[in-house]
Amino acid sequence: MSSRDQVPYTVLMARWEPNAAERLAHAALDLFAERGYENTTVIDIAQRAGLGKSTFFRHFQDKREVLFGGSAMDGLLTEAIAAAPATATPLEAVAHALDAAGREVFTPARREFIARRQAVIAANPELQEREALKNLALIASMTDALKRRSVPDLTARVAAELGALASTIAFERWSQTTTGADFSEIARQALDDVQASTALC
Amino acid sequence: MSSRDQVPYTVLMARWEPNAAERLAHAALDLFAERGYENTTVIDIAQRAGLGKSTFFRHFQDKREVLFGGSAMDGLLTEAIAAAPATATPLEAVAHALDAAGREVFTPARREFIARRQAVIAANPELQEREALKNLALIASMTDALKRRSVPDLTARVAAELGALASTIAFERWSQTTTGADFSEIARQALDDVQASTALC
DNA sequence: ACGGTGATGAGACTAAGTCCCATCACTTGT
DNA sequence: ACAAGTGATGGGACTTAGTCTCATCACCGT
Repeated sequence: MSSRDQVPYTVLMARWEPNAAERLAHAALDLFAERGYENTTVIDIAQRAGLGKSTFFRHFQDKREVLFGGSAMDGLLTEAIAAAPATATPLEAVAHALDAAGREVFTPARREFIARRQAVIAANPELQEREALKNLALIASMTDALKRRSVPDLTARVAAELGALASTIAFERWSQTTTGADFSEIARQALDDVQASTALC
Repeated sequence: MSSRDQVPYTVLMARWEPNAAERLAHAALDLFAERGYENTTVIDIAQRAGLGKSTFFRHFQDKREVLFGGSAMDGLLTEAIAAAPATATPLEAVAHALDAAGREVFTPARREFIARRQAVIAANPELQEREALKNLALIASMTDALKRRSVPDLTARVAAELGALASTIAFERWSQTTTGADFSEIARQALDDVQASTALC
């Protein structure tokens, strides 16, 4: 047994292990669910992940971001819209994007985790603000992606907005199902529902 | 001249004057425009208004809220939707609400002030988050107001969302005009444009 | 064994936001 | 006129978010 085995931090078995960001995100979600977002300190999160406060802020811009860092939804949606067949209408391209989201992000395996995350967000206005802004950014990205398909500005904006609404509705339905229902199918249905509703306005 | 004329704070001519909240809001907008939101301290704002930090937080929940406190848009929109003729379609009721906003809030006299405020918001993500959440709340309120008119849930939601989009677009157009164009008219046009675009999706 | 690189920790620092308590101006009742 | 009450305010102590700098540690190649 060399003397290195007794170096303090190595014994803790946390520093220097990989996936610091992921560990921090999990610790944060656990703590937020246990005691609430406001009763959880950044230092609490870092300690549970076996890290220090400095490291937390090296991985995340701020305390809210720890719940939003992972997804990379943006590129996924814009690429799916770009990859939609040239003959597709704007809303069909958006449907293509929601399909991709169902395949890559809103998978059955992640459903419970994502629902837990959403419950935490729903309980805290600060987190809802961050989510609202992220959603605006997604809509802007989808709008741009549609414009690159030569969709007129206003039409692109409306299609992106309706897509976002359909996505929100689909998410609500999906996160409540106990059956392992497929997000993509639910989203397609939601988009159809939304489109039908526009006619009744 | 009595000794009271020499009491320190009274000489400053700011404490105890009315409209503390309004004074704070104006001081804040001025400072944000001058040096930027992040380079302005709550203490700076309070000092320019001739008040203390405690008083600032007595009037506003937090630093962001000082830019969003006044409007009371919520009641205005919901009441206008409720007051729309019973024969009006959902989108017509929403148009009624945008009309009210043009009459009571987005008046020609306030155009410059509001545009200045919007420029400050556009320059800062923190403020955009707050604005995004306020917008979500407005959409929720309009949705509820429409439901109270016996509009089906989903239709209400879509109509509110389209109304919010039209409002955003109208606001963009209105705040750029140099002519004293009427917000209500611009909003009606924007709503027509949006509605026409839904058909092209 | 040596030095370089990248991730980390510790601590000082600023500002947001909360809380408590004393102070002040104004009002009311006597 | 005066005393007590009321409501708005100021000040300062306190906690936490977030920034920044510097030293330390593990790992990798030489």
